[in-house]
Amino acid sequence: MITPESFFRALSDGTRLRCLLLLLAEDAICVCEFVHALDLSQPRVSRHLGHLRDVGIVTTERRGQWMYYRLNRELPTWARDVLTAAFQAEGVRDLRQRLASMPNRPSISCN
Amino acid sequence: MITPESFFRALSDGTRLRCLLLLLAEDAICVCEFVHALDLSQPRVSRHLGHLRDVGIVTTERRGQWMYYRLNRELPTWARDVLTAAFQAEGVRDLRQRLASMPNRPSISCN
DNA sequence: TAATCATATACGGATATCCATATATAAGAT
DNA sequence: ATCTTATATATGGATATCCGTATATGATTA
Repeated sequence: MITPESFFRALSDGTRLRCLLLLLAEDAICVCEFVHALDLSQPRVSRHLGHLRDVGIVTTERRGQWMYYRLNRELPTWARDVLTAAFQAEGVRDLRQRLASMPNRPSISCN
Repeated sequence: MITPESFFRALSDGTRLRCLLLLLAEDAICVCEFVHALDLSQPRVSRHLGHLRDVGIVTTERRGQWMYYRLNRELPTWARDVLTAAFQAEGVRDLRQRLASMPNRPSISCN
């Protein structure tokens, strides 16, 4: 179960926080997209995403060679509200822009 | 300035989180009241409250020998919203009850 | 001034966190 | 099977965090 303490601990790292703010804007994102948008090393992104999955904040879905991450649909309301509130504080627009500007961005079919 | 990252880092500790949830319900609380409500050692509470003050989340006001802590009135909206959302998750009622049940509770005149 | 109550800080040690680098796994593609 | 791309994990070291205990500061009272 996800508690306020474990949830805030997960948000206390800049890398994880930015991943989540991206996921609030985009439905599903794969690791290489995070790497491009955040301009960080692949192991670093992967490790932090794995942490978010272990805590139960995100879920994963493999699509071929790509691993897609999305916000856990069963995230409690209060947790989603916390993210939405944090979203109001940040200039995430440039983040989203860098995600959109990725060349050869893999596409996920939505179903 | 207070950023989402520094804010969430401050909330990532159980002691600090519970202090803040108490402050969301009660206007101003002094250290010995926190100690009673949380049943923790005085240095531990004081250290965490000091941290919250350093980050700018709470402000202090000395009243005689008592040091009162309150939420920073200038806390940005998004931060207050985060706390309010977290408040929805927790059974803070027992916390508040333990605060109310403190014997010889010092009183602060509100002005 | 001395004694007391409330609060803050200093110190050391245990543990946790984070990173870069290297390597392992897993799924295509040739 | 081999090669390439995508992702995950292991290792070791640097740094941060947290705690209990002891002590310092500050206000109040006797």
